[in-house]
Amino acid sequence: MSGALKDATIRVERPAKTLRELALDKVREAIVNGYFRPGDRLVERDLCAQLGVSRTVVREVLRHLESEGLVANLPNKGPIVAQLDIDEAKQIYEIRGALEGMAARLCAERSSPEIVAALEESLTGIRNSYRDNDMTAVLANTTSFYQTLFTMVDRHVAWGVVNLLTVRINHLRSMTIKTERRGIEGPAQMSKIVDAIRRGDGDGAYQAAMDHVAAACAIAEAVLSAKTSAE
Amino acid sequence: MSGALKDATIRVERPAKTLRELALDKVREAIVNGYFRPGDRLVERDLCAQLGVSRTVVREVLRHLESEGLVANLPNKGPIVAQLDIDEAKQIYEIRGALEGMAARLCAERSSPEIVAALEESLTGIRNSYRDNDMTAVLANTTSFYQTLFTMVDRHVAWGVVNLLTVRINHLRSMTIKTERRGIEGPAQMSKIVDAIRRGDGDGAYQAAMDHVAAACAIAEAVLSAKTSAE
DNA sequence: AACCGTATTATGGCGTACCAGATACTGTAG
DNA sequence: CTACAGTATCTGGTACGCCATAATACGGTT
Repeated sequence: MSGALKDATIRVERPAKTLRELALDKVREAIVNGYFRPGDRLVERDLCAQLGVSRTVVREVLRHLESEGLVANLPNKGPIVAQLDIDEAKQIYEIRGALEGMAARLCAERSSPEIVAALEESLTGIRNSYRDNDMTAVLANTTSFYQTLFTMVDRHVAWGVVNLLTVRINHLRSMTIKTERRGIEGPAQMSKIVDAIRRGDGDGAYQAAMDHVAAACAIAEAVLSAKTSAE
Repeated sequence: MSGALKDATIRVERPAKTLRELALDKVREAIVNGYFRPGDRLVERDLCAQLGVSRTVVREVLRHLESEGLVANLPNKGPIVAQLDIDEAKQIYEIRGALEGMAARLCAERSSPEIVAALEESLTGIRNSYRDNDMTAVLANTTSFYQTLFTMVDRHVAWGVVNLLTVRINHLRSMTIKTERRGIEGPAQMSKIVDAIRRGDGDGAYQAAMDHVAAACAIAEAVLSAKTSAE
């Protein structure tokens, strides 16, 4: 059975993650889930101590997050967690609308049962998570819904862009999904996307996707302005 | 005249660029204009010598370029200049289409004479550069045309995304604009965008912008497949 | 001459120590 | 109570060293 087995099948899944990749994930996660708050200073040497790695690694991580837009660098003062202003958030939602609409249209034009099935699986996942009040799972399933939308039509680059932008508004997302009625309206809107895809209606899918992020954006705006006025 | 002059007016334009920002620009430019070719290895210690900076800086630069997609990192082998495959290029053009179409629509909906004037200025710049056969200027003016499109409606985030993606296909751009007839058709298509904006035709502007990048994409595809088959 | 194991080299990954310059803080003298 | 000087803090940047791994060269064995 010399060449019978493809290498890939037996290839041991090697971690191979470098220390800085681990550190990168840690810090990014710490930012998106609020351990570091917007405006917090990220002192290099403190991070070294907290992460248990050297300044070399920390600096590379900070640079990386900077180019992701999660960290801002004040000249001669150093890195802080990026502040999200409301205008920027709206722009990000707008871009997501354009790209997710595009992906939805492409899915509709292909309209394979496979795509529909995958989307519906994520959708029921979302509904169940809402029922169980598991907001982390809601976010994860929502992400996977959109990931399916993009990757099923091989739009990995666009998915990368959306992902990149999404981390910047992650805490907004976690606030919007907790909003009253979002547990019903959100899935309903996404269901419209799937319906349009099922019947091969490109324009409908596009519009439905746009509507969904527009609704999310509106909620986010309300939440954000309420929060800033309260402070 | 103590406080008569606003600080901003006399404030000396300080470079304030850190060494690594300078190095970043240098290396990025070296990649986009072909000094480093796709697939070339970027040996850290060599770059130190060529740039005259320390390894720390070089590494931070490489990380940054990696997250921009200009550099790829092979495990246990190190960074190389990212290869651009044709599918990825098409995806990038597609995204640009979606976003530039969006911006064009927004411009049309606002439709201020100011916007039209600024766009037309870039457009004549492009025509003149084509006439003078100055391809570098063509690229610069094209960039400024689209920059206007985005920044006039305050879509800085989207412009950032487009810019980020554009550097990855920069050498494709410089090939497409040199194509026969592109000197006439390109500006003609862009002129249609401006026309639609002038008459406040959102859909028309969207469509015209999409058409323009679709044309560029088609040329790029032809050029790229011709090049790969020749090798 | 073909083959196989080993030494060397090249290179990235990571850590430490150090210095210069900007900024924020603080305590003291007037 | 204010102004100023001194100090602590922190980033930006440099230099150097160590280790792990991959590739290559080399040298001996069959």
